[in-house]
Amino acid sequence: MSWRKEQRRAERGYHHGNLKEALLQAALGLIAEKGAAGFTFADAARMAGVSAAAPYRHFRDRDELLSSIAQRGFEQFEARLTAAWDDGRPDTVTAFERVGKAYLAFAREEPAFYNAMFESGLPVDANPALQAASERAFNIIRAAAERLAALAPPGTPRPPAMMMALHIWSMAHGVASLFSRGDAARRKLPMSPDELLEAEVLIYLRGLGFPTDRRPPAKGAEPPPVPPEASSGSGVPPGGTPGGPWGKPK
Amino acid sequence: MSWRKEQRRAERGYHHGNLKEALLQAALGLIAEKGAAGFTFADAARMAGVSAAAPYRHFRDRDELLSSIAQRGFEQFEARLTAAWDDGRPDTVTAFERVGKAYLAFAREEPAFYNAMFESGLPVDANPALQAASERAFNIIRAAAERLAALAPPGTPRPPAMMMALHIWSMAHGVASLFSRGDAARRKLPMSPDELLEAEVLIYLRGLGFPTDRRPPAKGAEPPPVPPEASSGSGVPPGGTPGGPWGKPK
DNA sequence: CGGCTCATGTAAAAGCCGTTCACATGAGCT
DNA sequence: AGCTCATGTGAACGGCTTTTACATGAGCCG
Repeated sequence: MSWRKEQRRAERGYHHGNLKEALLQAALGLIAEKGAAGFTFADAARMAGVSAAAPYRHFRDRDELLSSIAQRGFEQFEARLTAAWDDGRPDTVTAFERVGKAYLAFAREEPAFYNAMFESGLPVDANPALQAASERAFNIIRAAAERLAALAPPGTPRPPAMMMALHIWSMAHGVASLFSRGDAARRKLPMSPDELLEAEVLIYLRGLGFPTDRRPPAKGAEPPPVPPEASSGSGVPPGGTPGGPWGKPK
Repeated sequence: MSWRKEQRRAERGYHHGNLKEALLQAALGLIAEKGAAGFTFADAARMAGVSAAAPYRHFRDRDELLSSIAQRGFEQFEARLTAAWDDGRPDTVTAFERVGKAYLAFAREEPAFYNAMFESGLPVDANPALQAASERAFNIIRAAAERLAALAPPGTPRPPAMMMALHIWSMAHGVASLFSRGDAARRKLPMSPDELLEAEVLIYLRGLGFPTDRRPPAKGAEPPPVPPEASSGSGVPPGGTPGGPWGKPK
């Protein structure tokens, strides 16, 4: 018995030295493997080479460990969205789409974080710190939407930025949840989740009256000139782009 | 001891008579209360008044009970979507939106089913029956999208119906997951989830070139109340903005 | 250096769950 | 009546979470 345990002890002594971080890392791995539901406090302890009771010196209970991971996830999420947004460079629409892709990329590349953040059933609003972190991440989308809303072509009503942000968020989250992760990702789709979301956002923006057929914009000036076209009030914005946002001949 | 137990026995005899159904109902209640993660096989058994081992006569394990519930959920879901679609009456766009609302209504009114179906972490594609049920439900959306796609105004490219269906699904699922259930529903929104989704779908459809301003044009002609104000930053000028799909006078 | 203290880790135990197994019961058929 | 098989019981195993009393040793103070 405890041949391993003795060895571990020999390696690191009675005190671990960095147990909290070790537990977070272990948990992250376990969640990635088996989902937040399957993740076990005891397993994390074992993986860190300590007894099952040790984690309680660093986390009130299993849920607090999960919350810590979710929070860390929101922080990284925010960082990635911020980087993707890049303050709207080179132009607002391009940057906006990059944010959408970053959303999906995060869901795909950090399944453990995403799981803890959105699929673990944590009471988000029970933990103020967690809620704040979540809000900071959302604020990136919100800020981007605000910039986009300000670009509304003259003549078209300017959409409420908050609503736009919520719409975009729901699209990204919907695509990520349904098609971009784990089992559900196996559904046979006519296109990749990235393409699906990109088309969805483009169509949506077009519905708001934004010109979405931007091609390599000449460096420099921000707003692509809006064609001074008179759109018939209730009518359809004259869709440029023959083939639509989807007809990608690859 | 087991004063209760003896009583139960007296009431129903050694054999329960309808345990399977009783377990399903009990589980449904428990999931609604505490989520699929918190739901316990033992609890369901207790609630049905039988020993902890009894459920194993009817379900291979806890997961199979969960799957049964998810499957039943997909069936009811399909039924509700079918009813909402009503074969496209009175007109395709109206019926289409009704489907969206039915999606949200289901998520709201049947949290236990929705939880089991979409948030329980069940390996959907591991269970063929479950997957089939899920597909049948999705096919309602797909069929509706097909009808809608066929209506594409002449001159505009006809969008792939499958893509539209996936888009709509992701919107509905995104809104339901993020804003229409449990804790997350507490986020202070500028509008209800229903309105949010309706606006989202309408804008999307407009982006595809569909005329979306069908609406009894009678009644109070004008006042476009600035949609529930939320943006603090680049505020919307309180002036004009004749309402788009969002400025609902209602 | 010697000793104190307190954060950190351990072992043991209680209580809950899921799951299995041998056994009990009784409903329905012959 | 007797048989049989589906259905329910109780006990038991192992695992998980969480608490409690105790052990260890790192850092500080004189």
